[in-house]
Amino acid sequence: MSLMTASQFNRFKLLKTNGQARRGVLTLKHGVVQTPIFMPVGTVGSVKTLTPADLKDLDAQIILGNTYHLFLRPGIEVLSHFKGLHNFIKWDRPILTDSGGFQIFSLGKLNKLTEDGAHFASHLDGTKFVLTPELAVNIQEIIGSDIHMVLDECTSYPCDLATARSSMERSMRWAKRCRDAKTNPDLCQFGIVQGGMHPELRRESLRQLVEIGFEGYAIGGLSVGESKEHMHEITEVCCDLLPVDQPRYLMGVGTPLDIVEGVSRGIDMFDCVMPTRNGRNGTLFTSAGRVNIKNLQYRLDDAPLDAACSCYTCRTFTRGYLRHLFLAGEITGLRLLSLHNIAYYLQLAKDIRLAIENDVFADFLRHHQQLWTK
RNA sequence: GUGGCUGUGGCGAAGUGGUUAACGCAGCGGAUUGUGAUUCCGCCAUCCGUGGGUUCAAGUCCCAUCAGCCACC
Repeated sequence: MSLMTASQFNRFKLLKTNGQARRGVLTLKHGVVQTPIFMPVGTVGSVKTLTPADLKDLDAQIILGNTYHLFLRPGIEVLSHFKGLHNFIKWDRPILTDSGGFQIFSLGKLNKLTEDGAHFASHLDGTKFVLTPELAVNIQEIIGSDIHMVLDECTSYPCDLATARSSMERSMRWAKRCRDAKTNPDLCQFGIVQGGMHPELRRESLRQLVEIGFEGYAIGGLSVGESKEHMHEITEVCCDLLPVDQPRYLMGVGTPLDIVEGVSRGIDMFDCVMPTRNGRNGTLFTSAGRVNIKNLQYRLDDAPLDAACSCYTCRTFTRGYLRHLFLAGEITGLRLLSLHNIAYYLQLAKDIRLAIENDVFADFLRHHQQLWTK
């Protein structure tokens, strides 16, 4: 392993373990993050429908932004003018940005990959541009995210061994280029493990990343259509070899159960659009399981969405009213539901940390396995 | 009372002789995993005001009847 730079020390402190589950603290430029943690997604500089004040009320510690989207709009000039994303959106806690790697996957029809980088046609106006690993790092340093991700290729599923290998190998060459392009020692950079559903490729990818050396490591390319068993298996393969003293981030995952399962295998960080997107589409996560607020059964329901939740939505409104707002297409409905779902996910992370601290994580896991599979 | 127009699912509305009666809204159910998401996918008229008739075949043509609307007495 290469020598660590000074900035790599003491970023992450592992406080305690309970089984494979880890309780830690991650110290970043804009603050401290208690792990395990869930990071709400704010792709274009806003966690949809919520303000920074809302997020602080919910005790959000770190949120996500996306390089691809922010590069297209508002663009580098605006982000530079406002001296970075924190100041622009008035969020003074940590931010993590994704590199645009996922958009290579999700906007597959609009791009072409070469060794140089990803050639995109903007989904907004068709403008063509090339996102190279160096540009991805450059943009993210202008954004000023506390943690930025290397540019990678998120391989689709299923993916045969040869394709997964060449894709992974290119992602590793890009990871090295990203590391070389990094200039700001105050900002963390995470490498991303790829290799599809092939354990040997995952191990190889991981060895190469650790050789390069990053402030943290992410597992990419999961939750792309594979079975839960596959996802868990690959997570375990990666966690087996990831440095114990550095943070581990499972990208894009997932459902509440996915998160608890991930923690049980040694993951520290998660992000997912699920609470916000599903909130806007009427599916809520509660301590009693999923609730589809559109359902007729809630029409005359006097109860709060989740009696065990202390968020503003649950403290104040009935299911009947929330259903009405949703069906009426009221903006306030989308907001109240998003607010609750984020509250649920953040409380879940808090409960996970507590369970680890109290050495009862196995029971906690069992409870959630029953809750979400009933 | 006379003349005209209209009668298709909760609503709006295609269809003017020939497959299982478009479509939109509303309703109901499901999906959603590094956000191209006020998105996506299902289901929802044994039946075309009613009764007869013509025809191999009628929501579509004919007759009668009922209802609504408009105009005129």
